[in-house]
Amino acid sequence: MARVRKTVTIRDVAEDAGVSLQTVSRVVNGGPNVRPQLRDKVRASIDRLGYVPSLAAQRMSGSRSYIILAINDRERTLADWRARLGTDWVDQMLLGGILTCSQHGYRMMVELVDTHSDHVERELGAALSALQPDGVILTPPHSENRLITQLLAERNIPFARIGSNAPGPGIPLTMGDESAAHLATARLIELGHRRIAMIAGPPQYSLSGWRIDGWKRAMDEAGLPHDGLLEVGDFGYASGTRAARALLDRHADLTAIIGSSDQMTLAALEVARDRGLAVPHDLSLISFDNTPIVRFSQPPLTAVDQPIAETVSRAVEQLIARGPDGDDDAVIEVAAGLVERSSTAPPPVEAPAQAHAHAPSRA
Amino acid sequence: MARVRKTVTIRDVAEDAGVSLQTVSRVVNGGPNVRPQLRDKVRASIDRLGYVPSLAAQRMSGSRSYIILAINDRERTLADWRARLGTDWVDQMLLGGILTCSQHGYRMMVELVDTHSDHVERELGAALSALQPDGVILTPPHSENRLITQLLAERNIPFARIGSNAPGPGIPLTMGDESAAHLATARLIELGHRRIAMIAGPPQYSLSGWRIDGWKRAMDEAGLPHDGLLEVGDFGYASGTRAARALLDRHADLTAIIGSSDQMTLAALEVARDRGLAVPHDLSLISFDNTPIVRFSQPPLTAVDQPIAETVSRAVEQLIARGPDGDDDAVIEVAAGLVERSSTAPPPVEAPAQAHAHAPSRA
DNA sequence: GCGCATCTTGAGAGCGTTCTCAAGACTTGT
DNA sequence: ACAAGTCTTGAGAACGCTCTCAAGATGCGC
Repeated sequence: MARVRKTVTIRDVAEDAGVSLQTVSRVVNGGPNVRPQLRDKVRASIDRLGYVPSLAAQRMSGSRSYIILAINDRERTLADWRARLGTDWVDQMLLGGILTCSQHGYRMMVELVDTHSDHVERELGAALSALQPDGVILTPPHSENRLITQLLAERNIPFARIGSNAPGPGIPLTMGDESAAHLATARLIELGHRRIAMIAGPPQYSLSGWRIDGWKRAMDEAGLPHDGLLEVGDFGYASGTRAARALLDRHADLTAIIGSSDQMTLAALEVARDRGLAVPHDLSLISFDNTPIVRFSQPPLTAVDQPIAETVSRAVEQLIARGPDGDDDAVIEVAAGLVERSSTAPPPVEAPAQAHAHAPSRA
Repeated sequence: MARVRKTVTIRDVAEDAGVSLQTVSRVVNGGPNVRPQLRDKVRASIDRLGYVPSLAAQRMSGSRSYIILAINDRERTLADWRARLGTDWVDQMLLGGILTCSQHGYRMMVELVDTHSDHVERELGAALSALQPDGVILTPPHSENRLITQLLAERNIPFARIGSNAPGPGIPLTMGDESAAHLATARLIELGHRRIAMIAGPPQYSLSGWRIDGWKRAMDEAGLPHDGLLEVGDFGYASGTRAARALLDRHADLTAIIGSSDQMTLAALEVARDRGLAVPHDLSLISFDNTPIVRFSQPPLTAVDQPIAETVSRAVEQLIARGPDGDDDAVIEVAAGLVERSSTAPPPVEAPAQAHAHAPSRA
């Protein structure tokens, strides 16, 4: 029944157009030296037959595979996914990447790799051998994993490091974490807040430090102290609960918290609710990431929007444009923006006065 | 500087183990007739050299490409993604698929295809030619797109249709929409609700009809009327707002709404809030999909959990297991579950009494 | 108008794997 | 112990494409 339709190959096109395989190949790849007349004829044959080159054959013969491989942290991704929290990094990478890849005739694949596994090399190595991608995009925390970057450098595969500005092989891209944190803090200060705490991410992530830096800088610039206003979490919900509790226990005069992830900030929101603190009336909250889950919370969270998709898109372009290795020095920075929703407002009226004139009175 | 490490090929392994290429190939693919002793020797060489077969070469030679292609609706996916609502279908497909694929040595790729485009054939055809996948997974509404299913059948590529139970080529898989809707409705009836409305999805999706069927069946079984209690949306937020308003305008005695998507139900939640209706005290809400965004709304939504990941996983297994074509008759049904959160409760005390004894009095 | 450089086209090899087919080693039955 | 099978191994072609290199066609300077 089901007639097996033979695949259209370059040979079919060559015959149809009455030229050699090589000429068709040149036309397909935009080769430089083909007479316009012949080019058009070949193009017509290609269209008529619906010829599309086989990715596998292209890879076999030429040097390119037309595949960009995106690497994500398996542990975090699967945890978020199983908990039905969404896997925003994967979303953003995949979709940001797919669109840019397809513009250049490339394809994107996603690979999940364990950070803590001793098999990183084997696991990633297998993917590289099987796929032989033309470029690899690393996300935190892999971006700064020596084993991984070395492996890629050794195999001479161009790669991008997102969320890393360290020198070394690979194209470094960052998302303006320092200035984003500074922006968020400055905005709160502008609203009148003086006691602004931060729940930071784990120190293995460079961006955790950058965000702390930005927050401190804004506080310093405004002449505000930040001692004791820092708690560290692991980006997850539970750690956010712990951190928010510790912060609110310690500082009754706190009027704002910046959380270094949506989950942690959402946890802070719940802690506030439990303690009868209205957000944003009594406590302002700013989150990092701006994943889907902060849009429908009550109130919706003001958040720093991580331009992951755009960053990945830039990474793809760099990987495709640069050959085996270009000048790997300049850090590419894509700016993050602040999306204001309803979790931020001026602090309660007595609060600023308190901080200046009186002793704190709230228990 | 960067020494280009030559890729380990099957030839290197053959030399190392002192056997022919063919023998290595047999060992790699679990071929049947190799002496255990030789097999071990070859395995040792493979491990030592870290050999992994090239996907491209495998495809070139053999009949398989070890690629499963998942097709999603571009329009909806990109709209949800740009609106930062999350792309749960892609998430679930990708991750559910990746895990199952990797267990069988396969890889999954995602392709976005326009439903309404006249170029469906060209677009999909190009992807098929380039990738030559061993199997394709179709999601609604593509699952029931004739052009697409015909194209796949013609090319003799095994494919799965998720959310379709129609006869014809391709493996049909459904997620128990009828029984899920019945379950949700029955649960509300059990809580004491008698006026239960439904906001359905667009009729192009078969599953929209199935969900209506389940709702009606439950209502019928309880002897409850359902006339005028149905509104149709397009799964999007705005359509949910419209539908919820219409429903609430029309029926002052309504105590529960089932929304056929998270976005529409979230919209209903907002409409209720605007009208001073407390959820779940005055109005109970049950959603379909259970994507991340319904977990942190206030209150969190009770939702029918669509087992997309599991369904995709089953689809992958079927595609890999069955050869070119198996018996395409039996519909595979993966059951959906109801996740109870805080948007469901018994109706207000006077409401059931009203419905029976008095005329509705609420404006 | 002739020799040289450049542009245009094609022929053939090679990429890494699996397929088909054939040859040798080993069983088994009588 | 010998024929007839089965098991094990290998040799060579093939997959669809791009690479390298060579040959023919065309343009340029004097």
